[in-house]
Amino acid sequence: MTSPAPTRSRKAQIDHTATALFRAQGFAATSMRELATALGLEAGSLYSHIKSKEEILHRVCFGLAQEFFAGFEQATSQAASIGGQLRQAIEAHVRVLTRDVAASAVFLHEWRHLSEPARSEFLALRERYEAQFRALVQRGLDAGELAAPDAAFATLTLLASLNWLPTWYRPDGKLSPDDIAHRLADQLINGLSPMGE
Amino acid sequence: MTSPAPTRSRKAQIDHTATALFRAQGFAATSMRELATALGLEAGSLYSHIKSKEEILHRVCFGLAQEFFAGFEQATSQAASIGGQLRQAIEAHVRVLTRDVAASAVFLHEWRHLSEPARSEFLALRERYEAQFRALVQRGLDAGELAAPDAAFATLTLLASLNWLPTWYRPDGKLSPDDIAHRLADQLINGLSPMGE
DNA sequence: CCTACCGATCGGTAGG
DNA sequence: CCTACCGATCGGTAGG
Repeated sequence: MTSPAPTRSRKAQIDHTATALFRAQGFAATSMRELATALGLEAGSLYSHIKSKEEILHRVCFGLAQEFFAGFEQATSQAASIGGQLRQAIEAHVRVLTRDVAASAVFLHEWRHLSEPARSEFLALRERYEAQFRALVQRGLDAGELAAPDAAFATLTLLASLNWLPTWYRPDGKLSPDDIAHRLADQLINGLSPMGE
Repeated sequence: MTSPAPTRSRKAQIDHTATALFRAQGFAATSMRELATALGLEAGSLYSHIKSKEEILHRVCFGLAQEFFAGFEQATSQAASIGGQLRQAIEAHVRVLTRDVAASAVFLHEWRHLSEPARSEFLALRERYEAQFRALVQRGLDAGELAAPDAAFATLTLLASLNWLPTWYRPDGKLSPDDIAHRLADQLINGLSPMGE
């Protein structure tokens, strides 16, 4: 009567603890011994649950990529104005970011420690995601619902504001993820100018 | 007849090459042997010019901090409307970022590999810089020249958009640093809404 | 999941 | 600026 469940949960535990360490210290500066100690076991024991250090990073990065795609998909599938869809997409992005800030930070900053071909695959995914956002902004410009000299530039700036969130967001702060999502969408769409709306 | 000049230039060369490597691979994942090879010498030889690996990181991080402060100082010392000062400060920030993108990326992402007390000192400097920006935004809100529910939140978002720049900026792109600075300032202040101006 | 260990590589130093 | 080397630590494995 072997039970596979504890193994799976141990693996999830490893991923979770590793993600926190990768975020705080970076992938390269986090040792497997450190990770093992944080989990209360010896370094060698990790390898009955995982194949390598990079495997953890791979799972975190590609798992989050999937979440971002799912969020965007859902946000833009509902019939709405382009502006409304953009707003939904921004809020979906923020929800994924705030659901697990540590994983998000790793997704955003540690992916370059993936070795090939995973690294290129990851970059292709990220580019595809940005392209979806860009296309949405472009449709907004074409429809006259948005104004900007350049969809690519506008999209980059927009995603930049969102992606800085894991740097300062604290789950116990006074703003809920939805508050943050709404404010970000407001500020990005209306700007800081009092004429903005 | 010893000449001290080559030594100083060698040190600058080391800093420059190290900065590029730190940016591309991260501080922890960059070895001194790699750095030495990139400079055409042996690992041990580096230590006649520098004291440690961290010393390089320290110089880059604190050097850039100084540039940001100088830029802000200059931008806000000229008499102008609050909105004008904010615009100048944004443009100054972008100019520092684009002057050396590699150093900027290291400043933004690798500072956490500083050991104490340098790490805390660095964070204090960064906080002080953000506080200056925040105060400027707050004055804009008070004067009715800007509109936002919260100066802190608005400032964070604003700096986020700017600080993502080293991720995508290429010096050989079609937009000059000043073009980028102007567009960023426009988009951040006026938003993406067609009513924005 | 542990003990014991592997080869490789790390930042840095001594002595020239 | 090089050669030769230090002690420490790395990711990972074998065998139980």
